[in-house]
Amino acid sequence: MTARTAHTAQIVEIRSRDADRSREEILRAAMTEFADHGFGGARIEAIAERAGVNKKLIYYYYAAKDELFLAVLEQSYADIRAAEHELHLETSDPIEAIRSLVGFTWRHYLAHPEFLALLNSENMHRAGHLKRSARIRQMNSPLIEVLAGVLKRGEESGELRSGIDAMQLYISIAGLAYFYLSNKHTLGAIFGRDLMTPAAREERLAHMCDVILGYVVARPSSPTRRHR
Amino acid sequence: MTARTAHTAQIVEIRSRDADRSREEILRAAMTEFADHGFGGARIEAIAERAGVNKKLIYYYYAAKDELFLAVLEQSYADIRAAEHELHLETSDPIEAIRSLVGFTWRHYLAHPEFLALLNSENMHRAGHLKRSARIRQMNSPLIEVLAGVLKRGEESGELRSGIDAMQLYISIAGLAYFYLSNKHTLGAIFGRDLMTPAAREERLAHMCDVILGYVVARPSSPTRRHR
DNA sequence: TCTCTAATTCACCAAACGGTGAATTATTCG
DNA sequence: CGAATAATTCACCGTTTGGTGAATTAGAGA
Repeated sequence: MTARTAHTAQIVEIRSRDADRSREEILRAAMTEFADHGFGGARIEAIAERAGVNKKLIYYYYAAKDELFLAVLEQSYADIRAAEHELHLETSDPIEAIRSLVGFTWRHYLAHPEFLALLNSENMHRAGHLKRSARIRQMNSPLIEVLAGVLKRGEESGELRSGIDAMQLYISIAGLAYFYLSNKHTLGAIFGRDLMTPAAREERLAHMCDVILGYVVARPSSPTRRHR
Repeated sequence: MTARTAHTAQIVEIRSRDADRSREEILRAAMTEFADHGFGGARIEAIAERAGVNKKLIYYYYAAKDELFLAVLEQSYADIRAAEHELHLETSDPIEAIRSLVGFTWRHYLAHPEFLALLNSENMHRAGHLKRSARIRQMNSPLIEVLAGVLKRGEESGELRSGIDAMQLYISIAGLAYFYLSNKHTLGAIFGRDLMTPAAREERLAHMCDVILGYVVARPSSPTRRHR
């Protein structure tokens, strides 16, 4: 009964010992579980099962639920920062740079719904985990500075509106994608349609580009300055 | 000890019986608790304490935790729909109408953070409660139709860009406000500043107006049609 | 004043949950 | 091979949680 002798064809495949792999699988399982149920709703037992690992092993690698959540959050931030790093906004012309930032944001959120869910959960807890993480705080997106550079170049060439705040713009781009994706279930129910069909997704991305470009691209009538 | 005789100056003020008041206070307490901790994190016991009511009384009025949450959600939607109804977008000119919609959305979300939190929680559960609520679904914002009317008028007068989808625009306006407010803790920690100071709030609202108006207001160069 | 009933409280439960001490086994290294 | 250690499992616990059956009490109507 203790499955010590595997003479019965059981699924309890003798787990080969591999600390790195275990850590990784725990982290991946935790990411899914936390994303699906939030911090409070996530069950350590469920994470263990998902990872194919004994519950106690989680406490062997991570001191407590909070620390595990923090590890997941750090991983998610590291992922998006790494992806952002692949964007080379400096090289292309300002308008194209911003368009590609919008596209990138959309695709990244689309491909990583866990990230959105984790952020929701973390904000419900007033960013308690994030604030304790020096690692995440110092990851502080260099993207903002690059974006500020793009805006400056565009402003000087007259292509872009002047006086745009990089942080505000970054938040707006993220918000346009985030809200649609994070709230797709309630929005879908209220508007009575599936917002995630390929057609609907394309439409949303096109709309987002229109909105952002409509904002950043300079008006022909006032090439360099805006009246307040 | 059972506090039947109130000869000790205890706080257990003899609760006068009032069904309506009890229902209401339970609902209000539940709204706060659900908003603070999400559906899973909310504690029935905590709701009872907040409402100054015995736990069992909650089950006397609401069959289960799910039903209580649904009641809270319905109330929140009813509130925002009622507030939307006060907006009279038909009367003012199209550009002013949209500007006031942006301002309204911002202020409503600012004044009702519970609404944002409830939506987050509901979306984590794939809108399971909302889908079961005929009441909410049929509240389906007439605002969208009014907004579509505004867009049409503006398009005909040449003031607004043509081809704007009302639903997309509505989602975008909501998203610009929602993301900023719902994620203020993580964003604040990452950017290392308080996003909720009066100055920061004003700046955000101004930015949102710029973004939305930059999008909807027609370009002088192409008054009626946009090349794709 | 006396019922009768709606409103409210009390005491309690079974299940679930995060967490732990101690035992056990696979692997590495001499 | 044999010990030492790192990786993993086992059995268990105290607390919390949503939920309930039965008793109690305040107030309305006769």
